[in-house]
Amino acid sequence: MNKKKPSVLEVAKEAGVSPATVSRVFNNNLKVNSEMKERVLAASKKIGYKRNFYAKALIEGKTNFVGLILTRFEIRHYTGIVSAAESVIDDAGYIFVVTSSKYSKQKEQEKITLFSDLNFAGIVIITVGLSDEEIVDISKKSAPLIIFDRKVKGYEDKCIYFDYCGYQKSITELLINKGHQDILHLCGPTRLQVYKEKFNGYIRAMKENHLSARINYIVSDRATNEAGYNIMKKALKNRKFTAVVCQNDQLAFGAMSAIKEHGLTIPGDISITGFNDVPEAEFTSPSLTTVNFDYAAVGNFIGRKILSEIKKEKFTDSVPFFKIIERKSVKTL
Amino acid sequence: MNKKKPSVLEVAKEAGVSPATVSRVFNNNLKVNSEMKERVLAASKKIGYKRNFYAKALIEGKTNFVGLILTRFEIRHYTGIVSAAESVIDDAGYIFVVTSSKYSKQKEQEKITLFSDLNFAGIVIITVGLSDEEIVDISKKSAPLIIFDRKVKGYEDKCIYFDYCGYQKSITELLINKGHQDILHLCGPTRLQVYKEKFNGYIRAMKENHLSARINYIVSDRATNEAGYNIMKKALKNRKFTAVVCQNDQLAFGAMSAIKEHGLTIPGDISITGFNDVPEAEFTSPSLTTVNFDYAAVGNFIGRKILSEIKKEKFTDSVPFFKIIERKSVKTL
DNA sequence: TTGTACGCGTTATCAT
DNA sequence: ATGATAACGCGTACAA
Repeated sequence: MNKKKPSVLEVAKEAGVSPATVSRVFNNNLKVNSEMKERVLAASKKIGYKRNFYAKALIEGKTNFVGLILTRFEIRHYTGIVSAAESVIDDAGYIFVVTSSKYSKQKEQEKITLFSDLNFAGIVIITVGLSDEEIVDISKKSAPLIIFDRKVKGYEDKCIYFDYCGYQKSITELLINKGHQDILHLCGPTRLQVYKEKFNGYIRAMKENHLSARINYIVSDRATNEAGYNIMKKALKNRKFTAVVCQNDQLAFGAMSAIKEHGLTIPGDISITGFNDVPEAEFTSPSLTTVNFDYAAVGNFIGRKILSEIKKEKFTDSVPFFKIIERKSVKTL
Repeated sequence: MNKKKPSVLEVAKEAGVSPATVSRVFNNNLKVNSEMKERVLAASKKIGYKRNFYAKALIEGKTNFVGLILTRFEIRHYTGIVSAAESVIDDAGYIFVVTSSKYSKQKEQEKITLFSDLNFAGIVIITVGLSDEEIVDISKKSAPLIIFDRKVKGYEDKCIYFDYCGYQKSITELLINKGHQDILHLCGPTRLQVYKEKFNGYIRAMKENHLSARINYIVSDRATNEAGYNIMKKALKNRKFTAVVCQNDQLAFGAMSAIKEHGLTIPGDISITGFNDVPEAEFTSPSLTTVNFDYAAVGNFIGRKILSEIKKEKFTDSVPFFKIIERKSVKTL
């Protein structure tokens, strides 16, 4: 049994043509007689020929890999996005692969460099470690690079970002319009742009409505269920708020648990809102009023954006809008 | 400005040695004088030389890619596993990349073939579409292949699987021991081995305790929050159970929502259990009694298993154990 | 339109 | 221990 994979030479011999012709056939090169094409295809099939990806990559200096570098695989609301992006990119004939940086600046850098050295056709990254300047700098020598969920100065047109400030402001205003004045804000780590923006949105909503926001926010280092629970536990010791605006659904879930444990009802005693609309948000008790992030639309957008970048086509679509989903966790005072 | 990347030839010229020597240096080949090594390293650094991955892959016929093929990125309890596996594999110097099949048998097949054609060092797949025979067959011509979360006949030693039957039986018995006799079982799609096994566990627990299981289970096509909600909605119309055993936490979340909406309390009127212990399970009201799946340990196990497979080393570790986490969702009758 | 021959950058082989 | 050279499999300029 001969283990060695057949190459163009074997196919050429089998089909009675030159290796160049075989190559042309597989490149959809038009300059090839249809009869010969048939012969080549038949011969390839017969001996089980497959193009060698690496020989091609070596000579062409490019590949059809598209890489996504996440922060962490565990981020609940990213998973649906990744899935949708994969569909678009797969369908376009590219090989889509995902990795993560685990919030390490060094790993972000290493993986961009790695994928670039591997001549990836395109890279999408969710980066929190690299500075704006570093990103601009790296992008100059890297494969086509798209930044997700962040606006980088001097690189805006390659960034996909959302008006988190505006959305967080809107949902805060929803609470204000329903009569709430003392509104607590549960923040994620504000060194990350996403959380910082949301924080700004909350502050603006409060200020514009002449409400005191100064001491009514708590910044946690991680935006998890657990953090929400722990923070709320403390906050309840000296409660002077009727509503809580959380920067994501997980914080809200944790906070809801603490509130109930404290013997308070939602939304009877305390109203609460989330952000992202993860699948669980509809099935908590009460169901959570939150900001819906259309995963499929966003993932699709990412896919089309990186593909247009690869093909150097214009891409002027504007980012999908989010919408507030009103459920049962907010009471009118 | 010269865009072209330097090759071994440039380095060789710069260092005044032969290309072969340069190659040897970068392969940690011992047969090279330390003084020359210094010269080569210095020259490489000076002109910014980097090994070409594809030239190497072409001649060696192998790479250090390790691929993971998921079903879907959205599966909540897999994300932590992926993360842990990535750490192990990254640290071992391999390039770890993740994709998904979206439950398509064809995609499962395509991606295994793709990764094999790309000479991946190893592949891990969570497969639900391919039959046992097909897997055995494919494995013969593929890169080293590990199957996760499934026991494949004739391929057992390359499979990582758990005693889901036993665990589901145990948690059902927990309910029985607390006095429950009418226990509803919410199933995922039983065409998948994981769900089928859990189903068997429930049945065995009931039978061994001489309880009727025959009509007390409902099979859903998807094991989501929504499915749990919808199923429970219907089941409550003609309630004759005091407890519900769910095959995963999402089903339980949805069911809990429906139960509360129906005006019933948990665990007062109905006790409920989940499976997987996703992060939210601790923060529902009441917190959910469930089976804990140690994500970090399992991911680590996967990583070490595929690495041992790649290196053709023996690997006899046994799979991590799960444990039942008793929280507040079960009442003693 | 088709074939010939060379080059991509590396490692392996065989001398030295 | 080091160097010269072939070989990996493909794409393409150039010749036919």
